[in-house]
Amino acid sequence: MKAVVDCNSFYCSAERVFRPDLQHKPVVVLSNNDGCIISRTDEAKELGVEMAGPYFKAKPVIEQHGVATFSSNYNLYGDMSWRVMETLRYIMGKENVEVYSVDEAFLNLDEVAFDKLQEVAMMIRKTVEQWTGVAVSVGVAPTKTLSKVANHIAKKDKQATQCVTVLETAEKVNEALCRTPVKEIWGVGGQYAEKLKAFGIYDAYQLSRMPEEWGRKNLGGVVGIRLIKELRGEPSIGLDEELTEKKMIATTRMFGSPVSELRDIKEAVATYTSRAAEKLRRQYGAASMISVFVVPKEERKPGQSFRHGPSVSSAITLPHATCVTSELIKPALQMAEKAYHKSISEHKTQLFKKAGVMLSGIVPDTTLQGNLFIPASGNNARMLMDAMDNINFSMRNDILKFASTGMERNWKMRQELRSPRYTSRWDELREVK
DNA sequence: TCTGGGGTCCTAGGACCC
DNA sequence: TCTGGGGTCCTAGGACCC
Repeated sequence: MKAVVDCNSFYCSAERVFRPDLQHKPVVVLSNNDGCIISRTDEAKELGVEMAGPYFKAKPVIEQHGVATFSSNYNLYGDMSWRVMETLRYIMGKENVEVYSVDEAFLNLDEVAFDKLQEVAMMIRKTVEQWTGVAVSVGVAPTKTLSKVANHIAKKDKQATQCVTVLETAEKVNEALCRTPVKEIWGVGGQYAEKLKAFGIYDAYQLSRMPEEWGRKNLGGVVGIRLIKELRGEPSIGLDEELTEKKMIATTRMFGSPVSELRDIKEAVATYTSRAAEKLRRQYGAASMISVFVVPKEERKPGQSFRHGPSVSSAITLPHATCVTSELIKPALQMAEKAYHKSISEHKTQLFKKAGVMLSGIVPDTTLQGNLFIPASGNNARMLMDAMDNINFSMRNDILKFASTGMERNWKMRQELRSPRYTSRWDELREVK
């Protein structure tokens, strides 16, 4: 059996841990740039605050009801996430835990006796809550996909389920599938849901009865086959416990307000490249491909609904993989210039709302072992990067930075409502009077 | 008139996830 | 006026190889 443990309104819960006064009060957390709502508590939901909706639309309701509102504070959430995952690893043994996302983990429960599943799941829920202050929901079932279904049910009716749902028999599974619309299935998004509707398939049970070959044809090949098998209770997606290195590292941001100058775009791209390179070094990797994109701001015709504009990108493959910021910034700036001009000629607007950098072709960083075939100066650059990372980590982010990342930073994002980084900065600790 | 079979690698794009 | 950021996997098609 498998379980999925999912934090309830994770970002909001993390904020509440340090603001006990907000317990049982409505709370929301905003995306970068304070653009839209990415986490909300049940109380905020009841007020009609839309998940993933734009902040400005919800603002009247938020102000009227005094909803506590935070800009996202990823230092805090990252640290709280680590505490939750460590707790799970302590309970289950780390070989039985797969960290799936910042607020979610899969567990292998094969060692747990059939008649103890409910009890163990409840114990996990209570322990995490007690040790970290974060409330979680637990779904248990024979496969990952079904455990997600179970989790959904647990979350939907917290009173009745106590945030724990176990689907250990075929009857319970089928009953749960009948109650689950296809759109709620893990692996079915908007496109597939539309397609399924056209076939007259509305709930998960119907989908589980379709032939695998049909799944291959209509739901993305082997992905579709796996999905149907998983719904039938045949495990087809394994538990992936080791921390795997990322294959792509991206840093992308909306600008605080639209930008038109190439100089500003280049500053932003240099900054994102530094950030991406830091992430790359943290996993001891080196990248051989770099791609830069810009997103032009587009006129919106009245009545047209919001959509993410088309992006224009340029990519380059480097002669050898590197994690040295300066070696990445140079080609990144060339790509930025290329994308900028390409976008202007294609879209006839010179106003941009977003840019981003993606590093890929990631391999282990060989300079760490002192590579004979790289001139010694290459290793010096690597050591300089280490020194820089250490200083930036222990002092303050960006106390050391490359000149090309700019001083004025006209393009910087808005972030007005961020809470203190309670758990990762000495000067921002919670004070008790 | 008739022109093999089986690979690999790369890229672009589509779908999904949280 | 104002709508995030960072990932994954898969497929198809083209270039190229023997």
